[in-house]
Amino acid sequence: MPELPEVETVRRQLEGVIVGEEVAKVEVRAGISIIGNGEEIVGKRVESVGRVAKQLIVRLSDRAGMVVHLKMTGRLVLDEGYAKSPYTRVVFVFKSGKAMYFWDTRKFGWVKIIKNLSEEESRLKKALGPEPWEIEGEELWQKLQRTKRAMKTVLLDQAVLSGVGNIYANDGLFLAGVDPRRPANSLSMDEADKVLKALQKVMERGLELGGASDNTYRDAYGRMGKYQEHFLVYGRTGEKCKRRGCIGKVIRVTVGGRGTFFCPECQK
DNA sequence: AATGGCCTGGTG
DNA sequence: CACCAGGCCATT
Repeated sequence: MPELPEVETVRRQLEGVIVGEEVAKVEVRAGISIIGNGEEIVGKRVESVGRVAKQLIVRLSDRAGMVVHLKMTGRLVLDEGYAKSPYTRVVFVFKSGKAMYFWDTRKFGWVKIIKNLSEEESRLKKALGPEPWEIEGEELWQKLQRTKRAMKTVLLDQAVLSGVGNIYANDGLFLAGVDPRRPANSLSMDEADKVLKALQKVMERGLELGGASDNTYRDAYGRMGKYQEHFLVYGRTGEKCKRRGCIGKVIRVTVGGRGTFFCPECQK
């Protein structure tokens, strides 16, 4: 699932290829996958590729742009092989002949065409909380004090902290030794700080490994990441706890309607 | 604060 | 054939 490390991986790859390219054609194959009118960006040049939490921000000339959210199964790829896939929803053809494909089996994701990108970007940043590197432990602790929702649910709340998804929330809580079901306001300042540091660590690891391709995630070249080979608890139901000296086994419960994995022996 | 729905492929 | 995957938003 594309969370912050996956989206950042794609951003870096796209940046190196599409900056400077001029949009020649936008072919919409599934209307539901695009918000706004693709025609509006024809003739515009790509100025930069940015990211806000899990969303990609493509800045175009004349203040225009695109915001892309991959949600669960979305991909933004440069590989020509995607031209004939039945799940390719929008095709961007550049003047040079290069193409970029928005691919999404489940059609949860979208590409949004924006007239004034700066305006849209500040709206987005206002709605989203800080990314894990943009906040201190004490500030996170203060936010946690305001709710008794389960810890993992709060980590997934993009208004509290942005960019964290189910995989890194589970693995981060494991690394911090915190039970995902704990009411957020029951954490001590020290625990909140540990959770933050742990999230930063697992997400950095995810980025180093090119993201997690447990399911359908692929990078801009259509390649898999490798973080799934290093999951700490995510998807490891019944397997041995990875903490040294711990004899526990990973169990799966549902928290906030989502699959939640942890070791009941060492996450308290 | 908790729940349902959006979608569709993959699995049991 | 029923059910699961989960980011995000709307509804209750």
